[in-house]
Amino acid sequence: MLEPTIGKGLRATGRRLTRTRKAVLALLEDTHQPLSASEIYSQLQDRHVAIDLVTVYRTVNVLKELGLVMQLDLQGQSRYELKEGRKHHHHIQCRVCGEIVDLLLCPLKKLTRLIEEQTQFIVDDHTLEFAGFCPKCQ
Amino acid sequence: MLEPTIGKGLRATGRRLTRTRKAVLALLEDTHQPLSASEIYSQLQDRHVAIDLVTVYRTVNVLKELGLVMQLDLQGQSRYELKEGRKHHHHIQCRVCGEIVDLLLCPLKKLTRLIEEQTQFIVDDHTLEFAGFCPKCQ
DNA sequence: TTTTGTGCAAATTCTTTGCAACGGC
DNA sequence: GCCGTTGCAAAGAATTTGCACAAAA
Repeated sequence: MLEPTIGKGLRATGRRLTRTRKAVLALLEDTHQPLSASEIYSQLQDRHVAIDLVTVYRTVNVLKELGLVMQLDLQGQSRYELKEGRKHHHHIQCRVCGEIVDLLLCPLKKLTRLIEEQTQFIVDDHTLEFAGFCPKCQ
Repeated sequence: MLEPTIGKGLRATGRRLTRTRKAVLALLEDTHQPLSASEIYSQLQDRHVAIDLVTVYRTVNVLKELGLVMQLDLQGQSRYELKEGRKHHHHIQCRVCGEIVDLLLCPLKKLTRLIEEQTQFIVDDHTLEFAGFCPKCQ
């Protein structure tokens, strides 16, 4: 149940806790998988929640701004997953069936500092995603 | 000058070395930056090479199949760079000006094996890209 | 009752496809 | 001359925008 906390976060930025935002959050909470906008849309249809695909896009962007949701770009499509205080992590996706498995690791802390020294960039973020063939699809 | 080698590679697969393929290769050879399809298109316009954007897409795909070109997906857009026998590497892109700098490293060999053990996936590929602010844009 | 959020339609961006004409080899 | 390649038009997928109406606070 994220709702109370979220209500606050929304109100603090002059935004509102609406039916559709609740529905998107509840779905992400239940599925615990990174979902694309159209997957969120159709899974909400299945739950008989009337929502427009446009609203899904707008909602995940608001949730991202609030820091509640993480956006990942996998195989040329954006997917969204709940943060829920989860540790920073990465994913592997099956090229055949699309299954996504969490990798509860990130070997890039030291490397990031090294890159900042070498390039004089300030490193803001990184993407690290693996692709391959899951046990079933091999 | 990649042309002779490339001509062979193309012919070996029943393909042809054409004006447009030469032009795309020459551009990638000169710029030495990962370019998007539309950047390739407009930079060829600047060079007074008549080519259709569709042909750019088809060309980079052929070059990718031949193993001459590397495709990277940065910030929701595909970019292409010459391999030219270059070592596997990654990139950092500036969020403001879009500049891309090569990172001549990859810390993921051991990790890949570990992931294969842990997940039973066969790991096929990975993406590792950094984003941040370049010295000029900080 | 004010201001934010939503749905609908339409636009935008990136990429792919179908097909007749063109051009390597 | 054969068959792969190109340009053009059009389709397709993912995402964004404009605007009037609906609904939180």
